[in-house]
Amino acid sequence: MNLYIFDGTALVYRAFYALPSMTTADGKPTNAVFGLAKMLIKFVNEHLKPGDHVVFVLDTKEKTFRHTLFEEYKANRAGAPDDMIVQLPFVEKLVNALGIPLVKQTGFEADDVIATLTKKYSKEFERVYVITGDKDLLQLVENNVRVLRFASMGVTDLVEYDEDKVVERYGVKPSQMGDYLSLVGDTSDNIPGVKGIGEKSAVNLLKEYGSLNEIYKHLDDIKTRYKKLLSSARDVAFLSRKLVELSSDVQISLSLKPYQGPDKSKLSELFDELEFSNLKKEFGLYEDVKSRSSQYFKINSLEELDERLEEVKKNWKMAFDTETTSLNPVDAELVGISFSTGSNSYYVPVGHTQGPNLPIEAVISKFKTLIEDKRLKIIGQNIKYDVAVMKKYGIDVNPYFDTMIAAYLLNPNARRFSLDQLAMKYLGYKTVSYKEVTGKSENFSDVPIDTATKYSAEDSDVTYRLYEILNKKMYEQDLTDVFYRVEMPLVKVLSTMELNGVYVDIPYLKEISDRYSKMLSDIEKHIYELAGGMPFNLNSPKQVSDVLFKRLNLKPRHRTKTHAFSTNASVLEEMKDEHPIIPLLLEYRKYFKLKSTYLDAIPKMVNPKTKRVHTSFNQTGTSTGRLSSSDPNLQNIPARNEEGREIRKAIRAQKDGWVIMSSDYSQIELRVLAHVSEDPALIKAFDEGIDIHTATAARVYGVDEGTVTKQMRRVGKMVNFAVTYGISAYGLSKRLGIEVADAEHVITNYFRSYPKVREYLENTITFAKEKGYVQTILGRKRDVLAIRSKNHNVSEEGKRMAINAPIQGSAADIIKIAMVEVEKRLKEYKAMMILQVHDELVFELPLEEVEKVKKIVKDSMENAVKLKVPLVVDIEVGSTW
DNA sequence: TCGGCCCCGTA
DNA sequence: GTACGGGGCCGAC
Repeated sequence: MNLYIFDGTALVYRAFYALPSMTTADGKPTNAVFGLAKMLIKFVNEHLKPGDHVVFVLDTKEKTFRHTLFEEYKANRAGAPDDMIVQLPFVEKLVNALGIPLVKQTGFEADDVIATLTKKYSKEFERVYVITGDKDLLQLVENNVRVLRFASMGVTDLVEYDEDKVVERYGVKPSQMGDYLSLVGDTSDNIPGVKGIGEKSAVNLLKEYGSLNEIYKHLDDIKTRYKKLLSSARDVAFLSRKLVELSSDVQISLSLKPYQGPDKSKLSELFDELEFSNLKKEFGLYEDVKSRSSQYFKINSLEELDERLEEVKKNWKMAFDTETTSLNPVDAELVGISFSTGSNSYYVPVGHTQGPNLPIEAVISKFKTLIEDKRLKIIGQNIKYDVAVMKKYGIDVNPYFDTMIAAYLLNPNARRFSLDQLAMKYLGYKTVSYKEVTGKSENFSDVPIDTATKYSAEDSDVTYRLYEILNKKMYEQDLTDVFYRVEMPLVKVLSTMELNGVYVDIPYLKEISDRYSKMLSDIEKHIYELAGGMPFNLNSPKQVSDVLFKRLNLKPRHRTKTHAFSTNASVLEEMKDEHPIIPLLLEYRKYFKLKSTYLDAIPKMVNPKTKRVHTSFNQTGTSTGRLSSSDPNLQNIPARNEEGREIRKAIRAQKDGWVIMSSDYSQIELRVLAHVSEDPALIKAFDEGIDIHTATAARVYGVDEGTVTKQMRRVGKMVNFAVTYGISAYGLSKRLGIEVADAEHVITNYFRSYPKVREYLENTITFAKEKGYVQTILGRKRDVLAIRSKNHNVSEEGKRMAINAPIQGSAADIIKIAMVEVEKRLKEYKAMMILQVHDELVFELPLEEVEKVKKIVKDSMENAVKLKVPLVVDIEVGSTW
């Protein structure tokens, strides 16, 4: 029967520094808890025998007698990083869930508590083990007291120290450890030690004289250089000795009983919260998916395929996955299809280089009949892709459930929703990775059919299992409305839009690009001259900074995150009149940006087959519910200045007689704000169709709308935006270039004008603090746990996110509903929806359809939802965007 | 080749 | 002050 005493504080530190930083999807740091959990679990599983006892000792925050002795004592620890401190509550939860008694004794350190426990219980137990990361507890080692320490940098491998091992490692006996440390010092605990005396010297001295006291008694006998070092550090040495002395008379109330094992449900809950799905598995908190899993079969004949598809019709649900030759659906050729019925999973090879394949036409025809049957509920992971691929083969897929999107709605802050990650997170299951399958072969068609079967059938299988879990979770969290009403219907719309693509006038872009090339090289030469004739890399912020602030001795303004002098546009703008090089740099930056990001990059993305650009609309890319666009990003095509608009003109209709129609919501976010806040003045302004920035300016300045100047309107506009971003006087002052106090004044006036807006903002923050999340008008949720942070900057940021997310997200909900509606009503038209830019939809259509389509689009967008203020859509038609 | 950083385009 | 994606640089691997 052994007693195991965990030096919790030391272990947490050890885990925190030994492991790379790790966070949950919403940013909670977890590495220390993770490391500790792994260690404790391994320990419990491998070391504990029936009858063994365990305690876990933690420091309290209070100062101890050591602090009164020595101010700097544990200064290192007092400054423990925030990222570690926030993990401490979880450490306690973990220990509790593991069923280990926790000891926290006010006014004493873990070390003293451990010393006391060791002394008190060493006779009762066969052995007492102290598990720690620190070396000061080695003092406790004796006959039946052992210390377990980490092997190297890991957190799981332990080395046992008995008396011999201590001597072997440190050259001194455990009883001399205190004296040893007071000579050598201990940086982790801020024990000063004697300067100039290292491990070797300390050992030699202690060998000779036995103890610190004896060393000082015989100071005169010491002939070496130590004499001087020791005599000048006498006070420090004895102070150190006191600091490392362990106190073993702490009053501890603890009723010891044999370890009973963990509370599995508590532990499972905690691991869910911390997103430790792999640990969950390690600790047997999951059913082993594989063991109860379906079997994976390759389908060998069309007859067999018929049979298996009949099996699907038993419950009319099917998860499926296509394997193809390309990630890009425009180029993708079908290689195989897998599907899962929920109990079994099958793979149908149709395009492998090494056969035998099934005939693709027959396979497609059979799937078409099944998939287009309205009774079938189709489940997939990132199914937008499969919808696009199947469309190319003439199959119209109406997806029912996308596991990627479900996981996204459950936690939009998580950045990645790959099947592998979801399987790990929700099933505790590690999937076969794509790389493992394809190996060296670049193309899936080169993968042998048996390997492909394992991989693909597993994907369908896992997708089905995820569906069962995620669907349930969405019901629990009331997310089914936004999922089934908005996101799932949108999948197909986006798939169609991506296949549509946009047509880009490449020669036109080339012409502008060439023009810019010349201008850039002129500007470049001029800049070098002004900089003293030395060429440098104008695209390197570091080199630009050196030229401006070192060579030209200009005054730096702002610093970047990493403390370098910033050379960004707002800094350069401020410096415009200080040197003729500055305006040239701004020019250079502007043209270079446009050229590299748009003029030269977009033509590279044109698909040779369609001669169009097919962006990806990512449905899980933002934490607020907006879409994002990539490869290329067509949601940030320039529009704000003349040069930008020039570039936008490259997007035009492909065919003669066709045009571009753009329809955008007017002030949708402010209308959402009016709706959710129910502010009478804001609602009135929108009802009467007054320019909202003018209305706000008039109220903030206390003048009539008729007398609002351009300058005043600019401020009104800025304030309106600032509110939706989570207003702060500091932010507004910076944006407007005014004093913080003046910005405060503006905000006060704003809230006086729109009192219910203030009320709404306050209520939202209260809600977010209490519930930990905020939601949109459709019930889309976003966690904002930062709002509970003790760090002021972090909690303020949390507030701003809490304010902005429902507004931005509700606007996203609205345009998504509109997109689904528009697409439905445009079915019998040639008109194509080609882009969405957050509050704008772009169409390419034949001229003769313009009037009708205009009506449909306007009507669908303005009536997507019913708000307390009207939604207004402006439409423009032209030959270009 | 990858990732962090700086910078900058959009709503 | 919100929400994104991407180009170029630069150091690490």
